[in-house]
Amino acid sequence: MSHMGYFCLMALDRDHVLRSAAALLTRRSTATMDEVAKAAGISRATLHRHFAGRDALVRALEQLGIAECEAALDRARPEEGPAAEAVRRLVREIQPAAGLLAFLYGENQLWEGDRQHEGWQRLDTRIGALFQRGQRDGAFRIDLSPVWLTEALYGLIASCAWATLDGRVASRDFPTMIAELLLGGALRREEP
Amino acid sequence: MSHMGYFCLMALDRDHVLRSAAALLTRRSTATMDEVAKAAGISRATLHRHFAGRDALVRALEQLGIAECEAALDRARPEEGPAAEAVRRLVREIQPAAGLLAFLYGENQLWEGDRQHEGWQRLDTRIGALFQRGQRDGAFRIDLSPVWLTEALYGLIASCAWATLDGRVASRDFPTMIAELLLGGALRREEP
DNA sequence: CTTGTGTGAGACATCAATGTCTCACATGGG
DNA sequence: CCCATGTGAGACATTGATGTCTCACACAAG
Repeated sequence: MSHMGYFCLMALDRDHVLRSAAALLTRRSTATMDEVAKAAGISRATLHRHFAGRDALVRALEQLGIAECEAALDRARPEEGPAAEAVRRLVREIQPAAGLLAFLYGENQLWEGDRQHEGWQRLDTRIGALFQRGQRDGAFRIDLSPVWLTEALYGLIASCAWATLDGRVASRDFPTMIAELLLGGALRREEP
Repeated sequence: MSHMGYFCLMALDRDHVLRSAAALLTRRSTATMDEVAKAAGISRATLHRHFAGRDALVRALEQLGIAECEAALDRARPEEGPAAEAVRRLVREIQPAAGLLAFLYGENQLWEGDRQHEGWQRLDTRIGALFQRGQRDGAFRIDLSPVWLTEALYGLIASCAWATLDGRVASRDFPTMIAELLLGGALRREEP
């Protein structure tokens, strides 16, 4: 195998392993490195050649989660059109990453350290800016802070991802359930 | 020490240990039995005399969380008055248990087993019934299922509990942030 | 004072997950 | 064919948490 081919295959494998691990850890966040390897169809030795250890694997998953969120945010074009529509687009684009997000959300290990990945702050800022824009435009109420709305969005994504895994919520309803609750709430609107 | 006095003190200690453990595990869900014991001001040996092991401790915390939730639900009188007001009362009454709830919510170990504590289903049923009543009364919209609203309530409670621990949300805003978002959503209401 | 009882401290074995290593094997390129 | 490289399987030591045990001590009741 040529030198160039080596790196290409490693990169492909790495991504495949990462996504398999994400899928497994979403369901069982305490899965063993053995199980992760088995789920990816490789041996534990090879898994270790990709990721130095469990911590490195989780960090890589964190990186992947951040990247997918930022990509979803890019695709959602949060600066364009009505803020409410932008939120709906964001929820729709972020759905494929919801499972991974839910896993990372529950991995307290990532947050308890005094030093957390800067990517999360970048995301918080961008999502917070979207809610802030909605408030400036008069579309969103101002008694719920953008920080809390951002936090609530994460929480609802994680909740819905878990509920979907357990079959309590249909996968196709994911975007509607989250966006409609977050935007409109449970109260019925008065007919105009 | 008399026979009767023995049991009384044990019961008191047990409750104190349980609440210390809840407070610690809310912040660091991976805390050691050593740390739990230290946080309660007792030795690891004594901790083991109260709870046979970590699993037993977590189960006891689960029991406590369920009990506190049911007590909060009782105090909230979910059958009385407008459903929206009942939800506000429920959120207010459940706030003291929010940290414990957030810990249990993230303890996937409790959910992955095929056999989970029946208390959760009791709670789901009661809270779901509250949302269902709101729908029947025409106060709540019907395109968000009671199951999802219940799930979302849990998620928002956990999110807000963690955000409060990190100082991103003020503790005094807890009931408002959750209830207002869950009921009214982020969209600004049209002035009547 | 004597006794019973709960506790703290620590030693100890156990156990599971992890990290590291070796070696044989398959495969693809030369 | 021959070689290099990545892989799988497994052995092995290590580590950290856990469960168990013993023993001395404090303390309250008699």
